[in-house]
Amino acid sequence: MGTTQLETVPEPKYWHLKTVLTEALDSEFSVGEILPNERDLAARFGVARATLRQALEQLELEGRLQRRRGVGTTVAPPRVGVAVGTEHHVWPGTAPDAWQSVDSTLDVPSAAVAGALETGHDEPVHIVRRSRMTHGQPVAAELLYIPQSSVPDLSAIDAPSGAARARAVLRELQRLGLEGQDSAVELGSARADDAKQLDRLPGAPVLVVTTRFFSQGRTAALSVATYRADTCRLTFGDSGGVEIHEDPERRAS
Amino acid sequence: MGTTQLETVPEPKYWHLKTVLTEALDSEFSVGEILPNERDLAARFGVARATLRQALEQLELEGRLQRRRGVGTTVAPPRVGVAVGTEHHVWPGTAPDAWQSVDSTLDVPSAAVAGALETGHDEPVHIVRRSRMTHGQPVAAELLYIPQSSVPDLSAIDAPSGAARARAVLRELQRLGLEGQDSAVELGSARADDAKQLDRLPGAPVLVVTTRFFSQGRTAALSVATYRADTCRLTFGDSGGVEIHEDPERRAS
DNA sequence: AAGTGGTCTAGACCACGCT
DNA sequence: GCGTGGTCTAGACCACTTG
Repeated sequence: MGTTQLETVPEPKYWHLKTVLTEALDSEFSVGEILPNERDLAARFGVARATLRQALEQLELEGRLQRRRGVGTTVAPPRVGVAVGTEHHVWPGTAPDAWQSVDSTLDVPSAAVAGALETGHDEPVHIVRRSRMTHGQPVAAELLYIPQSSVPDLSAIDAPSGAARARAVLRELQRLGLEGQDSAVELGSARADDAKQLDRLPGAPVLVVTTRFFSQGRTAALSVATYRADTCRLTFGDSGGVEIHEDPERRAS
Repeated sequence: MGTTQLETVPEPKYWHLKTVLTEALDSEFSVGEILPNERDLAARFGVARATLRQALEQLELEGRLQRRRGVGTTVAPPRVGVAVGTEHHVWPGTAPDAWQSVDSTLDVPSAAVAGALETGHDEPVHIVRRSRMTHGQPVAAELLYIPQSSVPDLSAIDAPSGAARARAVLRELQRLGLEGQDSAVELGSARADDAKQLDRLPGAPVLVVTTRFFSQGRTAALSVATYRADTCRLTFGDSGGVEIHEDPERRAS
């Protein structure tokens, strides 16, 4: 046993950097404060800028930092909890909720959406675009798909287009009896249009919440909502959700 | 106006690459197939490997690819839907579910967890580690925090340690009346221990599901479960969730 | 115009899984 | 040992915001 190999688990530099930065954020910085720029930080830690950026990227993914091109890197506030599922099901647009109708069109959806709605592949559906705000910041962009059969009484052109038309579609939808709903959450990256609506760059990580609304034994509406993953904590259930910010590597020693 | 500026929105190379690769994956590859290695791919597209990797990274984030060091890059199967919230609330470990108790200790939790449990900051709680499998693959690692007050009748050392002890704690917990529960989902990155349990590298993107279980007006248990974000779609609600894989830019042709 | 983060390059070496 | 993906470097230029 001459080679009593040191139990070296060579931690990647960016990983170690992330830990150091996290501790610094916890102790020496306050929310909204701006960090030194990336070139300075990299020099200070003696690493290449790309390596430093790898650490910053993860911290932004975890909601600890916020980076904006042309401006700088700031310490992010804790994630906001946004309710996406409640005990009692309601149609979209029912409550005076945080959603804001943006637009509405009548168009043929993608094959995937048509499948979920169980409509014909070439059958146009109402597509309502909505936007969700919290604390003055956009947190989600949604596309609501509503088959014409769900809103049969919608007068041909109740409103020509735009937000007024969107509200008209939702108003009609609410006349149906809602029998249930279910949701799914998965990780995605923002498409160009969603990114613009969320004030992020294309490809930014988002939480995609897909919700089916059931009525009369059918899927009467389908919502695909993309939430900013960096700033949002999605809450389901009875009350407001849990306020946990598990500090990594923080254990009882 | 000599400078009739082309309306150039110079799309980043990696973004365009991602689009091209997505289309190739949809049309020319099948699940499980191995892609050419990164150096070849980069050469084929005439970009640096770092740029190619940026595109692959996003595709992996979206669950389209699976990369394994020393092996290669393969086409990932569609994400599996895993139920994380049902209409009727149940204690963990009640159903013959997909969870598998791994271990159990009595330890002082982090300050954040202690706060959520409303226990004293130095008060030890039962910590049960569980693992969730689907189709033979690990999909989630969970830490369950249970204050001693929730399982007062747990005989001092019902089982010394390990999985048997974990099951004993859960058994005792189920004697309580469950009054409600709520959950929150947010994006995180895998800690070293979770990463190992999930067969991923540290820092891999995960969906962190934090669930509070209420009994007798208190939080009787707290679950922090980290799901592989690349392979999982979390479903809430009545039935199994929605099977939507919105193929970007894929329309009925 | 200056300064920021975002993209990209062309290398190098390392850790890991195979055979 | 060899091939894979993972990490890292030291530059360069671009896109964007702000004074």
